[in-house]
Amino acid sequence: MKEIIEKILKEALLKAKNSENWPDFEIPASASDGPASATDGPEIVVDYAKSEQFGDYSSNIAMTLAKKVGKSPMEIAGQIVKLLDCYIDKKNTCHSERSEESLVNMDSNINSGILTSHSGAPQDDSQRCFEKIEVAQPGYINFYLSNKYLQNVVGKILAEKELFGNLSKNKEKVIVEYSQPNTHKEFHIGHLRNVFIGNSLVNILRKGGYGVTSANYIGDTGTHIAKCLWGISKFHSEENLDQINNKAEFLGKSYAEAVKAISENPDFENEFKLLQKKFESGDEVLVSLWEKTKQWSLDEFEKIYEELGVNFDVYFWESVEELEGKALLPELLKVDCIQESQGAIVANLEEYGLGVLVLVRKDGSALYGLKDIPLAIKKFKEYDIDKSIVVVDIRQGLYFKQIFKILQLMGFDKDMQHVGYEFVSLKGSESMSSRKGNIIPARFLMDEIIKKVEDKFPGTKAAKEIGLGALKFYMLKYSSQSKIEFDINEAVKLEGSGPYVQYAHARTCSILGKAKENFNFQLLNSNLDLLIHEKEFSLIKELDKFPELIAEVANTHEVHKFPHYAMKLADKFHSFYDACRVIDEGNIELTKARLMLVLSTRIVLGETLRLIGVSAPEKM
RNA sequence: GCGCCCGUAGCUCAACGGAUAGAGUACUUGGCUUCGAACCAAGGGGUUGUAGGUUCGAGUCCUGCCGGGCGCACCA
Repeated sequence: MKEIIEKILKEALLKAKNSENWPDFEIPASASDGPASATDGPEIVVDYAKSEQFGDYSSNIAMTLAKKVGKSPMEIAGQIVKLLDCYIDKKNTCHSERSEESLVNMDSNINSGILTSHSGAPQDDSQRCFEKIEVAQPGYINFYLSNKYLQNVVGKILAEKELFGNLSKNKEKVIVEYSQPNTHKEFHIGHLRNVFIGNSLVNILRKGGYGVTSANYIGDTGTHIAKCLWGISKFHSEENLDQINNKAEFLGKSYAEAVKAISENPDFENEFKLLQKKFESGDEVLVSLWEKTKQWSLDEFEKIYEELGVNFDVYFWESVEELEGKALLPELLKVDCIQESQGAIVANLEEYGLGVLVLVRKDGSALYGLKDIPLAIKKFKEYDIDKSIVVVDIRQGLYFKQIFKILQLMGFDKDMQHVGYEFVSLKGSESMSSRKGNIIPARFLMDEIIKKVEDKFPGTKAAKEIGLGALKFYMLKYSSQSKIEFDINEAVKLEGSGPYVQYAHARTCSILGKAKENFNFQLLNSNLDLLIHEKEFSLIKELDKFPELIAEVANTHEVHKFPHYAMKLADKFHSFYDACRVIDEGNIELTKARLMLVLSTRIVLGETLRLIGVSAPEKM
């Protein structure tokens, strides 16, 4: 709708320029014309009205043009509005004809939401979708959607079902890399934020028409592994490793133990270095310990992913990229900025204000950057993508700028983006770090929150869905530049967040189930014109915003807008529910129309939750 | 030292340069004989850290200051 309004405003401006003897000026581009062009001129911007008294959409175009046109904003707005008359739905015209368009067939299986549109999407009169278009001080143009348009939204959702909000395909192909856990370290709540954001982004981009490959990049090599192995052989050599209960936790503890010991005692440091050499030269005992423990980590990751409902199309391995990076080294050294310095190989990016990045240590071992370069190239070559997105903590912002710059200097100038987000810290404590061992393991938190749900609502069968839903919601509602000071009591709270939305969804299911029991809705039509209650319109308006939200977030990657939207939508539904009795045996026609609205709410609510990975149980 | 981010209701957070700065939570009050009260309705609560600037218009952009966080050569 925003796009439509932008378009008709643009048309109106063109007309006005010609007919109202405005001075010559450049017609501004509309925001939907794509990313802001080089011309810095004013854009045609349409936004949701701030409050219902200002209609549904509004534009400030008249105010931005006031100077250029040399007239007052109010005057300009008035002239524009005059030209928009053809978009106003004149009531009492062809009413009976149009009401048929909103008739929808309801399938016998109401719960599966199988509905088909009777007469196809109404197109002819659809441009008359405003009840009125008004000018308001100091120069706003306010658009009020017509009842007919809004009622048709319900029909549209029922016709498209879960596909409602899908954007057209044929867009870019993109790889989204996220999670990137290190083996031999514990998967903690900081990692969860990454998984939630990455998974949501994948879902949303897919819904937005992109061809998305989800990728994970496992840190299965590096100093941290040797440290963990040293820790095990130093402090736990007597234990029977196979009998350890929580193997992932054991590895994490051994790692933190080792880091601490090595930093405090130079003898240990030497011991560790000896072990590291032994390990790297292929010592059988150590290598087999490594393989065994690596598998422990991977098993744990898989369990967590499964529980969280995320999966990856492809896995990349740091150990593999390391080899490829080393093979690439001669090529890299041809690039101007890459040179030897103090015995190490570095990329000197000072002239771009990006400092220096060490690629290879002076002992010849590879650092992260040397691995990320071949990985980036591989993604484009082997997966035929147009864009590469990596979801990583914002602290690596400079690092990724450096990597992207190096690639560009190599002549590899592609669309690569780092989606950053602030880190998670513990309330009243320093930032979480596996090295320091001051972490909350993801596993612990997930179990804890599920327990909490079971305590609070004994007998619920959806404790897991509700608990994990609350957790995902809690982490996703923060914008990416907001730090999360993790407070387990806050995360575990069930009020006013994930469960609130899930509850709204469960209510829709409950009503639809009841309706199915008590009525026979087979092959019944319903007349959506009957939806005229203020709360109904309010709910429909919210439903109508869903496709625009998809488009927006697919562009901006601001995933946190989904939890906020979900809250708002659930709020509108609860409010409608309270004010409007749905099942009324004395008024079958209205009941049917409202059931349509409930069903369309269920569809959109379900889709919204699905996109952020929150399950939508039918009963709670 | 250089660079990036943040400072909004008691608390946790929203808000393309737009209208009276909004939600949740907490607090106060009212609402279950009716489709699920894990809910709804109403109320109080703000000099958007601070001082200037830009303009029709600033929480948002620019500058200074105060406060907090992060990153800057061998971690990832």
